[in-house]
Amino acid sequence: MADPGLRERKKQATRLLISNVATGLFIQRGFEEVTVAEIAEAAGVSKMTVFNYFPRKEDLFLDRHADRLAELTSVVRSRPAGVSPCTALRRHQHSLLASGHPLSGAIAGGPGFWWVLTSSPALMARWYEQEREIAAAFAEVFTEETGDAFRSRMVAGLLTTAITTVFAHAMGRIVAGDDAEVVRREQVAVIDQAFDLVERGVGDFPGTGAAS
Amino acid sequence: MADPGLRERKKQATRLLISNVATGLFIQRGFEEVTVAEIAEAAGVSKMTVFNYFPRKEDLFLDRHADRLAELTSVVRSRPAGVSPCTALRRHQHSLLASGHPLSGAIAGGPGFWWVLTSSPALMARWYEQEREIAAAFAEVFTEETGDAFRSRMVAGLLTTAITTVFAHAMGRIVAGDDAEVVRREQVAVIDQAFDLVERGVGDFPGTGAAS
DNA sequence: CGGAAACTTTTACCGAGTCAAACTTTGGGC
DNA sequence: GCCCAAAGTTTGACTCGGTAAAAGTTTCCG
Repeated sequence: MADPGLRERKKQATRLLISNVATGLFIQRGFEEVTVAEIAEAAGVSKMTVFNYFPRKEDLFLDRHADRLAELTSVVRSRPAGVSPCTALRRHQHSLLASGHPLSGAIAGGPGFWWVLTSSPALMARWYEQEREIAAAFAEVFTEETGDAFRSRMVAGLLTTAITTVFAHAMGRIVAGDDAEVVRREQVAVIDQAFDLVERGVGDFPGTGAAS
Repeated sequence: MADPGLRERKKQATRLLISNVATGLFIQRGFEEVTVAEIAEAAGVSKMTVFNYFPRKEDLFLDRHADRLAELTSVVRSRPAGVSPCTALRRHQHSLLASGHPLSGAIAGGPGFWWVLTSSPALMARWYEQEREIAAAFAEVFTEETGDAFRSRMVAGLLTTAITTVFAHAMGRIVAGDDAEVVRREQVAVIDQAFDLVERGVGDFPGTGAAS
């Protein structure tokens, strides 16, 4: 890590180049409308090399997953004593929002990303798969701590639902044209609402009357 | 519907034949190891016809989704007055279990199904997508009832998590070799535990102490 | 009975992804 | 500095899922 070496530096540069070229093309024209061969050519590299760095086409677009997973896992695993995972994650969401992090969902640069993502079934599928990986990581931590595998998986699933629903809500508003600053401000309450539901339960929402 | 007609009968027969042939091959050899061309040949039909009935290869295996979605939607939408969706779904899970329904997860015939499903990323992706469709359907019902889109999506997501986690837990035990009858008996408490978590919240599970 | 409509097949094609073999570049030991 | 081995890249051929269009077949209905 001190001296990466020429070889390693070249690799990272190539990887970054391919990723950037691909993301640019996807945002211009949509995920399905760009072929891997085209990306390879635009990056001045062979198709095989693209698959060398990114095993699936979808990974060209969703390449920040590993970081996100590591960060969320660390938030839960290394939470301060006296803080529940639910609280730790709630605070984490608030701080993502406050710092204007893309994964808060409430940033202006999001529309392109969201549009590309939602208009491709393949990308959506991969996106959901990544959510499952997050839930699985949480469940693993909880199981280590408690030994109760089922309850751990349940709580992990519920917490993951909060995280992803909060994100999707903000993104949805941004894409709908709402002002990013307004969304950001109102998102504070949204986060709390989501984690309150997980922490204290849904009760009898939305009431016990049948629809008709 | 009274008189299906020869044409319609043939169509249904063909559809069923293809589905059965495909499922058989999948369980014998695994999802990825069977090609669509092979299924078509084994069913005495052309590849195009297979895709005519099942738009994606995954639908050959996961072809009960539409029924499941309709059933769950109806459980929520047409719940009796005085019963919350959470309670309605909890009861539904109990009744699936009591009647030995495959979707309770606690049946002996499951291992083949579960093995095929879990050993294919493509199938898993489609499976998760179907869960999302269920959550979306719930959210739509709740939004109609309350007008609160965000809270509806949250609650829908949490309820869906309960359903799927309960199912996965039972299936996991069956595959691990546990006796189906034992699993079925113990699954009653599992269902209640899951829906209790959704209804009353996770609190500070798994405690507020950090791991290390 | 005859034709329109529905269903199936054929043929040709595209794009993702894999494989193996040839080729180029880098790095370490001498 | 030089050379070889290892790592990385390219090439080309291939498989498989999926689509499109056109040309059969079969069923339906007047």
